[in-house]
Amino acid sequence: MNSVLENEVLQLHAEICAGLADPSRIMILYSLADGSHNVTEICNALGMPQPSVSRHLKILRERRMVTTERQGTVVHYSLADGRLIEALDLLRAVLRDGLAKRAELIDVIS
Amino acid sequence: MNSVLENEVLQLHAEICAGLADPSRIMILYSLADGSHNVTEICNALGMPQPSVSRHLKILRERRMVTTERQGTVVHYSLADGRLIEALDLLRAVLRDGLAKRAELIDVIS
DNA sequence: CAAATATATGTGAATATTCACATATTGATA
DNA sequence: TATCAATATGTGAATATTCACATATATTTG
Repeated sequence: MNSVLENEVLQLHAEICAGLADPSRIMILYSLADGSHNVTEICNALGMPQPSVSRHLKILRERRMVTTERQGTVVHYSLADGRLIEALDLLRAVLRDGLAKRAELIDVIS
Repeated sequence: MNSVLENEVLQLHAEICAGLADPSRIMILYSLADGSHNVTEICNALGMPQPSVSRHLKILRERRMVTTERQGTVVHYSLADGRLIEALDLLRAVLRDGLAKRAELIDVIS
């Protein structure tokens, strides 16, 4: 049913999705939604230890979900593609509506 | 910077994303994009062993990304929300464009 | 070159995920 | 009830992920 090539794309696709599969990384991506920030800024914004942020950034970098630009000792990170946030917002909407629907059900029952 | 509530939503959000973080589950979701299918149909379509499919379906069910309807011994699975496919397609587009951009760079270099 | 700042990585422990195999459960039917 | 087809789950091995801590690297400046 599926060609080898399609499977490869799906594999990469899953790799992107795996990049999204951690709350810290989602926070980092959203923190870059309004423009580029360096590592220290991200740490401060999210209250996360620097090595932890660097490691998550590495994962996002490897998946080409963020890009970097060095200026002296500072490394500025940016979103590689705004559609990453679009996709996350879609999933947020799915989640929100799902929760709302469940809340309604609870209302009806009780 | 973030309220406890917002963090909870992000946590759940990450849980949805974790539901997407496996090639088999992405394949299953796409196989449901054109309407509901039962477990055996999914197994045949994807060439995956039944226990494996059932387990992935359980993960998708727990995250409310699919819904079920039982008819006799057969359980029909459906996408809980079409926007899951929209989000996946967005990520596919990001991936495709990223690969294309890299291919261009290679062309320029060589 | 030495010191300071910003960022990245080595490493091991803890935890989570996936898979295969066997088996259990569910519902229809004889 | 016995049986069958469809689906779900128990279990352990293999693998992957995350985190904290220490440390390394890179760049600027004195």
